[in-house]
Order: sequence, then C-alpha cells, then structure tokens
Amino acid sequence: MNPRSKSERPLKERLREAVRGEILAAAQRVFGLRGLGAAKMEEIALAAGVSVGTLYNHFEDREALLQALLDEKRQKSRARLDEVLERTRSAPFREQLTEFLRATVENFIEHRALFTMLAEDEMRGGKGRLRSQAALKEVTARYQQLVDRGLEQGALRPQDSALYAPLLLGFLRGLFMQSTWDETLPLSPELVESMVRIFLEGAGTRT
Amino acid sequence: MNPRSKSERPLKERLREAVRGEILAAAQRVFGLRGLGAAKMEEIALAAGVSVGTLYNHFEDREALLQALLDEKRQKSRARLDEVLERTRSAPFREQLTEFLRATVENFIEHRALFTMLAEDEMRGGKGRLRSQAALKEVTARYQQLVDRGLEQGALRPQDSALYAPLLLGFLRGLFMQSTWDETLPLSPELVESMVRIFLEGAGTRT
Amino acid sequence: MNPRSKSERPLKERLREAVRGEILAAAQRVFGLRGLGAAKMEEIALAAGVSVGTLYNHFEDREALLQALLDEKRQKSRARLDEVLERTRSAPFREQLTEFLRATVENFIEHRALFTMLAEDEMRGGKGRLRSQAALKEVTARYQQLVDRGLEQGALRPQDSALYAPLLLGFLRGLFMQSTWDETLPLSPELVESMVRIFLEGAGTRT
Amino acid sequence: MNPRSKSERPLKERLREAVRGEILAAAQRVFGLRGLGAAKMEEIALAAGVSVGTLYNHFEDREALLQALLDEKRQKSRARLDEVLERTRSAPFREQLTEFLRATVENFIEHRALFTMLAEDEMRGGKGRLRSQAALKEVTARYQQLVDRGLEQGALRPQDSALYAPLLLGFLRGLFMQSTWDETLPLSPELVESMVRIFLEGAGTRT
DNA sequence: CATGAATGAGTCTTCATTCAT
DNA sequence: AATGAATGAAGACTCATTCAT
Repeated sequence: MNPRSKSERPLKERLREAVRGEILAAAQRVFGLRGLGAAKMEEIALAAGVSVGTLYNHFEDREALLQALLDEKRQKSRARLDEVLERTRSAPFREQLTEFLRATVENFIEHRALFTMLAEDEMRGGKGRLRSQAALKEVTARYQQLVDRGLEQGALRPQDSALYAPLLLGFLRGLFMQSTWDETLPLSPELVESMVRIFLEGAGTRT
Repeated sequence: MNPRSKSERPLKERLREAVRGEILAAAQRVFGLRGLGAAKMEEIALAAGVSVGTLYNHFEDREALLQALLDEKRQKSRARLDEVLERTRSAPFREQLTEFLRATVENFIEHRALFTMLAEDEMRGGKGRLRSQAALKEVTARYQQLVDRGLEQGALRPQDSALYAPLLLGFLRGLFMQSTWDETLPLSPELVESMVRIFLEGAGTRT
Repeated sequence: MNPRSKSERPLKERLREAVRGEILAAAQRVFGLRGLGAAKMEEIALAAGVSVGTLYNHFEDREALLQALLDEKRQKSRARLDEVLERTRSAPFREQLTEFLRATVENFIEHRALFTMLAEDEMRGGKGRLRSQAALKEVTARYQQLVDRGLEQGALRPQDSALYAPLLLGFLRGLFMQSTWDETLPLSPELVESMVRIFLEGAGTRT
Repeated sequence: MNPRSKSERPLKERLREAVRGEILAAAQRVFGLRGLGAAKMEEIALAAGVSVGTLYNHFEDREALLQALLDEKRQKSRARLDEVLERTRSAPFREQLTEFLRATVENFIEHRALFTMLAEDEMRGGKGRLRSQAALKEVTARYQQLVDRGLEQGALRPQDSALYAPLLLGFLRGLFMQSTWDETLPLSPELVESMVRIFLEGAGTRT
C-alpha cells in the first residue's frame, strides 16, 4: 500500500504520453517542412529533443509514425465536422452549409501543412492510401449527411443529387491545393459566402 | 549530290529522338507505377530497353528526366485547351463551357497517371513546384479567357466573377483526385453536363 | 555520487575517438597503398574493421577524411620542427641546421608514404591545395626562423639570404621525391652532414 | 605510275599526324587544367575538335594517350639538355653549370603545366612511374656528365661528389614545386646566378 | 577513318533500423 | 526506457571504352 503505487504508474504513463506528444509535434513540423519523402528520422528526433532510438521505442517504424500523425489529424477533422453537423442540426440548410464549409476552411487554414501532407500521402502507394480512402469515406459520409438534410428540407434539387457530396468535397480540395500556390486566391472565411451562393444559385444569369 | 546527304543527318537525329521517346514513355510508366519518389532509374532503363548510362546521355539527371516528362504533358494539355478555345470561339457560352470541360475531363481520363504525377510533383519542394506554378498560371489564364467570354456574352453574373476561373479549375482538380480513389464517381463525359448545369444554375431549388 | 558519472561520458567519447583513430589509420594505409585517387571508401572501411556507414558518421565525405588525415600529419610535422627549434635555440648555427635537417629527414623516413600523399594532394586542385599552401607557409616560416638565427650569428652571408629558406626547403622536398625512386640515394641521417657542408661551404674548390 | 601515288600515302600520313598532334595538344591543355585524374576523354576530344572515337583510333586507351604526351615532353627536355651539354663542352665549368641550369629553368617556365603533370604522374603507381624512373635515370645521367666535367676541370671538390648530381636535380625539382605555390619566389633566370653561387661557394661566411 | 550514342561496372553517399550500454 | 554509434542495403550518377553507321 505504498502511496506512490497509486500514482507511479500513471506518472510513467503520463511521461510516456508526453514524449509521444513531443515526437508527434516534431514529426508534424519536420514532415511539413521537408515533405513526406525527404523528412529524416534523425531530424525529427533532433526537433523532438530525443534520440533516434526513442523514436523507435514509441513507433514501430517511420511509416507508423507518419500514419499515427496523420490519423490523429484525420480524427480531429472528423470530430470538428461532427460537432458542426450536430450544432446546426435544426438550422436552415443554407446556414448549415455555410457553417460546414466555414469549419472545413478554417480547419484547413489552421493546419495547412497537414492537409498538404494528407494529400501527399494519398498520392503514394501502400498503406497510406488505404487509410486515406477509409478516412475519405468517413468524411464523404458526413458531406452526404449534410446533402441529405438539404434534400429533406427541399433546399436542394434531387436532380444530380448523387454528385453533390463529392462535388462539394472535390470543390474544397481543389480550392485548397489551388490556394497553396495562388496567393491571389485568399482562403478567407468570406470566400465561403461566395462558394455557397454559387453552389446554390449557380453562376449563370438564367436558371 | 550524295543521296545520303539528304537523309544521313536526320537519320541519327531521328534515332536519337526515338530513344528519347522510348525513355520518356518508360519513365511515364515507371513513375506512374512506383510513384515519383520510389521510381528507380534502373527500372526506367530496363523498361526503355536501354542501359542506365543512356538515360544520362539524354537527361541531365533524374529530376531533369521527370521534369521533361511533365513539361511535355503540360504542354500537350495547354495545346488541347487552346484548340477547344479556338474552335468554339463563336458558340454560345454554355456550349463553350461544356466543350472546354469535356476536353479537360477526356484529357484526364486519357492520362490519368500523369495527372497524378503532376499533382504529386506539385507537393514536393524544389524546381518542380516552380514549374507547376508557371504551368498553372497558363492554364488559369485559359480558364479566365473562357470566363471572360461568358461575361461578355452576358451568360455569367459579374458578381463573384473573379472566383469563377479558380473555382472551375479547383473544381476539376478536386474531382480528379476524388475519382482516383472513389470508384462510385465515374468520370464519364456525361458528368460534364451535370457539372455545367450545377455551375450555371446552382444546386438549390430557388435562384 | 554515481561512480559511473565520472567515467561514463568519457567512455563513449573514448570509444568514439578510438574508432576515429582506427579509421584514420586505415585511411593512411589504404590511401598510401592505392594512391589518393584510387583508394576506395569500402576498402578503408574494411581495413578499419567498420562498415562504410561508420566512415560517414565520423567524416563528412571522402575528401574530409583525406584532409583530416593530412592535417593531422602536417600538424605533427610542425610540432616536431618547433620542438627542435626550441631545443637548439642557443647552439651554434651549424649544429642547429644539422639538427633541423636531421629532424626533417627522420620525419620523412618515418612517414614516407604520408609525404608522398601530401605531395600528391598538392598537385590536385580544390581545397587540398589551399590547405597545402597554408601548411607550407607555416613550415617556410620555421625555416626562415632558422635562417634568421644564422644571419644573426653571422654564420650566413646576407647576400642572397632571401633565397636560403625556400632553397633549403625545396632542396629537401626535391631530395625526398628523388629518393622515392632512386634507391642509389639512401636517405641516411649521414646524408645530412654532406648537405650541411655543401650548403655552408659550397661544392666548388674555390670561394 | 599514277603521279598521285607518290604523294597520296604521305598525304594521308601527314593528315593522320596532324590529327594526332591536335589530340596531344588538347590533351596537354585538358590534363593540365583538370589534373591527371580528373581530365575526361570527352573534354579532350572536344578540345581537339574530334570525337571520342577518334581518340581511340590514335591511342590504345587513356593511359597510352597520357604516356605519349609525357614521353614527348620528356624527350624534348632531354634533347635540350643534350644540346646545351654539347654547346658548352669547352667552356669553364661555372659557365657550363650556369647555362645548364638556365636551360632547365627556362624549360620549366615554358612548360610549367607539363612539369606539374610529370610530377603528378610519378606519384601514381603503374606504368607511369616506371617510365618516369627510366626518364629520370637519363636526366640524372646528363647531370652526372656535367658534374664529371666539373671534377675533371678541378672545379668541384671530390668529397661528396656522388651527391652532386642528385642534389642539383632535387634542388631544381624542389624549387619548381615551391615556385608553383609561392609567388614570392619568382623563377627568373637571374635566380640561376644565385643558385650557382650558393652551390659552388656555399651560404656560410667561412669556407 | 571518323563519329557519338550506348554500355554497365564501379563508386560515393544516404538513411532507416538495430542493439549494446 | 533512453541513447546514439554502427550497420549495410539501396540508389544515383560517372566515364572509359566499344561498335554500328
């Protein structure tokens, strides 16, 4: 009944978690700075303030570290979308759509480097792509939920409705990549208003 | 006078061009198959039916070979867009837009792997990104030409018009990437009709 | 308190130094055996009993390893000359000169292969030549110190005195190279006596 | 009895000789500029205005080209020394020595790069060293002839006389190398006077 | 003979991973 | 559990030499 016994394990675990967090944070910085292919384990270790060996005490190998990092990011993104979906459940569709896109855009602005990494990861073969596809399915499902609500509310036309979710998603993905190089396209939250208007009303002068 | 004089020089040049072509074709296959980072010079040489050394007789280094390949592709894409732009000069805007998007989509379907490579190249640092940005500017300019015609014809609303070109482009880019993993989104030419309709008329029930 | 604390750090450092020493010794053998241009990193690693990678953990690249080796040699040579210069400070000039030349000759006999490497390094372009020139300046300065003492003592004629230092140095360098191929010219310490006599008194029958 | 038959062969031969000369001249430039190890066959061909293949039509391989170049140089040097030896046969020894050294120095000034190449070649293993040693023997023999004349004339002391030839030769070699890096040691013909005086009379204040 | 593209063995260098301390 | 030196397979690139035209 040593009183330390109660806290000792959690202490060690908390320390271990702290190191893991440092490593992930360092990995994010280095992968973002150098690119997924060029980032070196040694530099990540240096940035995390640990030795290379420690990296391997916490993660199976380089790929596992990368996927852990990306998975964490994907999960946070999903959670944020879920939160918006939940919060705006009873709002008018236009507002739901605006809020949803705004959340996505803000999410992107906040973690621009990570989105780039996610995209880059998708372009490579191997496990990364599989996880990306799985993650994509989940995100698409949330967009589909949004679209379904629009259809239920009668705010969206049934025609072409199967396209709406992938279109919105592709729409955003394309904009993100575009904005990475084209600085004349500022990813301001105001942009969302225009996106919503064009999606709902079109760009043409006639219906 | 010498009958050989007419053909001799071109002969060697043609041979050289033929080998260069073989190498580029092999590079396209291997880079596409393995990814930009994982493709090995040795495999490219093998696929081209030449030795490694020959690769370096035709291209400065690995990066130069890759960029030559991508540049060639970018140029062909631009040429195709120019051709459509020219051919539909006097057609109604909706038709111009449809043709333009259809050309882009067909182009993509035909060279799917290369688009992936172009996208992947953009995600890496270095010269590749610079060339991508330059190429992107040229493509965006062509989309802007199309949009300008729509505005002149009164077929597009001036509001948000600055967004139209990047939006259309981002739109397509996003769809292409999406379609790479999502097989429920077939990139059929028919898709273009829906895209045009949504862009011009919107997805909402009210204009 | 911890008894290890006193020795632990030095232990790893000593180990590291030991490996570095092994590598330098192996490099000396292999560079000497094969020549500066033909020595292979793999053979050096083999000779040192380590793997190629370890070579690069201790030295930036092949050239850095070579220069580290030569620098070490140059420094030891300078130290030896300084020691003689100091020890014979108050002796008659003829004895100083004899001791100084004897030290140089013995140094050469002892590390013949390295002198060859130093000479070979000087003939190549790049950083090697610069370091050689810098080292040469320092050695020449020591010869100049010796000559200055001779002049102060009135043992050397002021006429042509500017030539004495480079002449003595060139003299020895030439003899060393000569002796490398001409086995009829044994670089015995006795040779030094003759050299001193000829330098001081000349070879002619009349003054 | 075609009249061309008399000149046709010599014509072809003369052309062939001309090409060979161009190649050797180009090789001299490139080997001198890049160093014996770094000079590339392609650059030599370019400098000679021929194709690489032609290099191999005239010389067995790279080493043969290099040795042909050096042999040519060695032979010219020997011829010059022989000429001086012959011309000054009946002059006083001091004049003979002065002329001989002057010829060597001028020879060096004129073909500085080649001397560097000769020296560099000696430092490498293989056939080059053997040819160098052979050539050195011949040059030493000429120096020995000169020394013998000095002894016959009673102008040189018999003591240490076996050293004189190698000493003079080493003397010059060292000076040449020295002058390559030390620009405070100009290899002017005037230098020869001092060299002769020091060799004959010594640098000491007493004989 | 000249040409110059093709060849491919040979080297350096990198870096993820291991493991003794 | 942390450390960081050692490992060695892998891959880009070089360049002397060959040979079909």
